Amino acid sequence: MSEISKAYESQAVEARWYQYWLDQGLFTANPASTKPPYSIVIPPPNVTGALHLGHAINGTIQDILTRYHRMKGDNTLWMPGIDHAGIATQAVVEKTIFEKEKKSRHDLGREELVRRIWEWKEQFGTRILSQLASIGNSCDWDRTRFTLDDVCAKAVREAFFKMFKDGLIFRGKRLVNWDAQLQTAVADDEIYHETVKGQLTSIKYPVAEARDGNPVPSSTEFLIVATTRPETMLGDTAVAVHPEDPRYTHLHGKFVILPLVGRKIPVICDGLLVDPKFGTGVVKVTPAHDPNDYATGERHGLEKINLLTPDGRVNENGQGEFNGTRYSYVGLKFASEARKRVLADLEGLGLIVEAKVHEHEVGHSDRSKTPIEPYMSDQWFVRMGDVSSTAFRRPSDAPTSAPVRSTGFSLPAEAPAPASASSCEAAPYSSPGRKPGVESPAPTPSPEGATHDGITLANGTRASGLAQAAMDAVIDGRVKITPERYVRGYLDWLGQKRDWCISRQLWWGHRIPVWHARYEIAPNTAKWDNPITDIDEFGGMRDANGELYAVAQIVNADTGGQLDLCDKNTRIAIETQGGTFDVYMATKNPELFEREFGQTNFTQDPDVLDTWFSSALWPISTMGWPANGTSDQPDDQLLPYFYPTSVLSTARDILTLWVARMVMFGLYCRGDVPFRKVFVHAVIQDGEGRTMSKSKGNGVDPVDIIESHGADALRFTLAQMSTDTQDIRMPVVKDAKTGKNSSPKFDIGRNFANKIWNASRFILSNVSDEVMRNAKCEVRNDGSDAASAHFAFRTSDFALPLEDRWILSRLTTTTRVVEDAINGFHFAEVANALYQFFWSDLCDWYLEIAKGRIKSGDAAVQSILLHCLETTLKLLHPMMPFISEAIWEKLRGAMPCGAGAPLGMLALTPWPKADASLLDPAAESQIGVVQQITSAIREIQNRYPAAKGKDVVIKSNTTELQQIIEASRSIIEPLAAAKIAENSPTAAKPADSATSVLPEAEIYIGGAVDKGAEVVKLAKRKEDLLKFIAGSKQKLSNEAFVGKAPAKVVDGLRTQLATQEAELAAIEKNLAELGA
RNA sequence: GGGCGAUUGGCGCAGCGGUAGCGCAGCAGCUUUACACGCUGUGGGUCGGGGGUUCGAAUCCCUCAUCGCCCA
Repeated sequence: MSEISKAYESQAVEARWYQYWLDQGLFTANPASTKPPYSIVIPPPNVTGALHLGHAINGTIQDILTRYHRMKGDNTLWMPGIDHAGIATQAVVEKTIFEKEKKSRHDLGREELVRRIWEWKEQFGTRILSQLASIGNSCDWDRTRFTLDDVCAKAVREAFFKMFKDGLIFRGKRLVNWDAQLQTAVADDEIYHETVKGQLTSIKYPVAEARDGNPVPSSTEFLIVATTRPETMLGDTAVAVHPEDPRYTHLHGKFVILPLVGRKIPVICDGLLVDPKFGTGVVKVTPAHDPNDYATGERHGLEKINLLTPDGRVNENGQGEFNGTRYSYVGLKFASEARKRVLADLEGLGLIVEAKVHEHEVGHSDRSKTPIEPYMSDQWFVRMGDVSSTAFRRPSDAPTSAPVRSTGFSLPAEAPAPASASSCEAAPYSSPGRKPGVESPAPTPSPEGATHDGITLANGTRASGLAQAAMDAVIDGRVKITPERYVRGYLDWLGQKRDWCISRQLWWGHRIPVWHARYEIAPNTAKWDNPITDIDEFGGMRDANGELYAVAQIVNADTGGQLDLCDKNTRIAIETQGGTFDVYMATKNPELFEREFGQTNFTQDPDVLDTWFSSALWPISTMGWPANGTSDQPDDQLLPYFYPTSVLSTARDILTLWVARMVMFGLYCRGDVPFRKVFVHAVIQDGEGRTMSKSKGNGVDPVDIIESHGADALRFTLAQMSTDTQDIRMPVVKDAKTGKNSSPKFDIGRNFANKIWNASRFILSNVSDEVMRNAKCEVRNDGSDAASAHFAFRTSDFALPLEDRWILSRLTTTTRVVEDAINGFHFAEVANALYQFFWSDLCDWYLEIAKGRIKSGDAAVQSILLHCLETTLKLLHPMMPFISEAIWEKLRGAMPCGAGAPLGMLALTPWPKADASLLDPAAESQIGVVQQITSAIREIQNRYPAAKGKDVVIKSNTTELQQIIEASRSIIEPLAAAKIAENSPTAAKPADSATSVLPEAEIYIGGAVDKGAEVVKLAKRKEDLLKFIAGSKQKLSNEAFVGKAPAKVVDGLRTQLATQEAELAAIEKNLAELGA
């Protein structure tokens, strides 16, 4: 075995073995298998940039699980892929283009920008995938998916259509987070908060007085409001006071006149918005520009006046007349120019009471780094909340089913005007506060008389709504989240059932599959140029196979607030009564739709879907949904075989945004949860507890670590850091040579790999051909060629000496611990158990003990070594696949294996079973004595160089101990490099002895002592013992303790006290002999 | 503002009711032919502060502080 290099060289090993695994098709899943399935879908990394340690730790975890289960005999699928990450990627590419070419996206145009982003995707996607591979991940690369792939796009359209048809997608005017720079709505998670030093301005709003029948500003009475955003006052539609605030009771039901604008706005009472103890107790209410105010507006039916243009300027609503003067802010930049002018004008009117410096949190867009504006705009939403029976009628999917009696279409003209002051809001149908009179009549009762409350999941079961369905799956344990503490956040978030804004004003992503047209219909129009003209009884259009492929929702543009699925009766009603209508057609077959209606005035919605929409479908779309396992195509077999997946491993920050949505979509689209378990791994921070980020420059690139330390070192270190806490810290240092960030933590993994390499080298070079030949081979019965080595050792072959029984016992325990820890997601425990066993037990003790027998060619010890190595390599493989496979190759090369069945690669070899018959507590305790005595002798030798090589005298206090030491004399003597001259309870202390006092023995080495040092050492131990003894005595004299503590504890303490007292006596005797 | 988590030797972590463990770093000594990415030995903490429960608390409860994350 001399050809094995002295140090482990990771790079050559990694390149070679990864290619080998690929060539052997190791990672390829087989959905036709009869073996148990085990599947994981990767959380697809963003195509935005390079991989970071978060990907590395998550990859390590998923690969440990996948490789472990592969060895357990499961048929594993680890589905890889990448995410198009809509806004993130578009922003990065736009920025790059602007820096290089000084061109905006509008200069390039939609088509060209998208082309450029695809170029970016090709470049970075390839890089990310190769980085994932370099970690050693055993993904099924042939199935690699990208969230914009055709299969994913098909799933997106299908899911969108299904939800649209079921009334779970609607259009609404809502407050969204608006990025005025990128001119798009952004999600909550794309916002970061920054403390900004601003100004809190107190403004006087005059109370309205009626004079000559007209409201005019009072010159004496004012309400004072404080705001950090004075410019938003232009959109105020109320001021609020606390209902129980005595200062303002007299103003209940009164009005104030809004300065600059002149609008008469009500004084409302709201106990939720107003804290009477804060400031003046009066709050301005701007429903269109603040989320809290929006909610207040909803409660009170206030008008919502939007002041913003999409590019962040004041629109035509930002003007008015006050005290006979006209004020206009139209066209000014909202938060800067308009604010200045508003303040100046108010100052001019003497309406500013005070202005003081005020620090507050301002949301910023993570993509453009500019402040977010709450903005009222038309967006598409997914309805998360419970669905009531009055929502609207659902068209039937089954063309042959009995017709549902139509309930007709409520024309706005028939409906009384909304009671509230709300004007411009298109309320989503069936919102809890839906105005009376505009609802569809109650639906037709089902045959059983039940209502149509709720939604139907794909397996036919009912749920009250999407969010509730996803909550139930966790509550009843169909999805188990580990660590359990994360369940609460998941449920709390879903419990809010906030509608999900899914439209993004971007160009990169899945285009929303909705076509829109506006129609002005004169009453009694017979025929109009519109698809819904063709709508059938059931509210949709069908293709040649009779399958529903397009459905309409209609908004009455004259009144707003009207939205309904369209069917034949709706159409007839529209044609009869006339009006202005916005028709929205959703289709799952855009080609057919274009063919049928391309000549009409329909245009596709320009927006794209939120990235999370396609991410939510990831577990099913990658497995071919909506294909259903009905064709003979391999990819179509994935869903029935591998779904639900076994585990999803992820970081906690996307538990809600992504995990919850996958559960919803999995249930709704496929009828089952997407995964049985969710493991939330810890997040790596730097040494100061800060999250790693590019901007902070504190990140560590996993690829750098792989190059410098090896992939196995990276994996081992990350696994060892994966404790149950939510954050783990990794001190970051700059590598002196490369200038790149690294961490000393990775040395642990690198050193361990080197240790494994060298110990294996030693073992392999010392096992004889004969022992190798005795190794058995097992061929797996699944037909694969993965024959497995099996150690030659058989208990009956040899009478095993103590150390052999001991190491086998330790190995058995380790096997158990590793298996349990993997199943419980305790990866740090896996790493530590293997580290402890391999380095300490096997290398430091067993190999050293066994060296004599090894050199003498003892067959038993060679068998044991072989067995330990073979088993350990298997246990190590999921965590450190490269080095274990590389050593395995040497091992199997050396083992001819009888009949010549070829030995397979380690990655497919059966996982070892813990053999309980090998557990040997007696051997463990005896080796414990050996270790204690050996260390004590070495300690003396280290303290007194003169003691080296000199004989040892052991005074053992019990005959039992004496016998154990005597039995293991041949072990201790070589380990300590000293001869035990005497071992007995009556051994006399040699002259000038250096002494080590153990609880049950004294060890002497004569003629070596430094009296001064000896006294110091013994005195220190004496001091400790006195403390312990005093403590023990006190406890034992405490009646409450003796009476209440378990007998086991009390007896234990008594025994301990006796031992301590004996040791103390021995120490005092020795001190006396030293003249101290 | 609400929720979650962390606070144990210089650093990174384990322990989670019966008198503190591991790894790294430090120190001392080793060219002992598997490994200096090594071997042997060793010093170092009373477990963030305060209060409580208990015979007994790092471990349970309350509270304060600091740090971090998530949600508003």
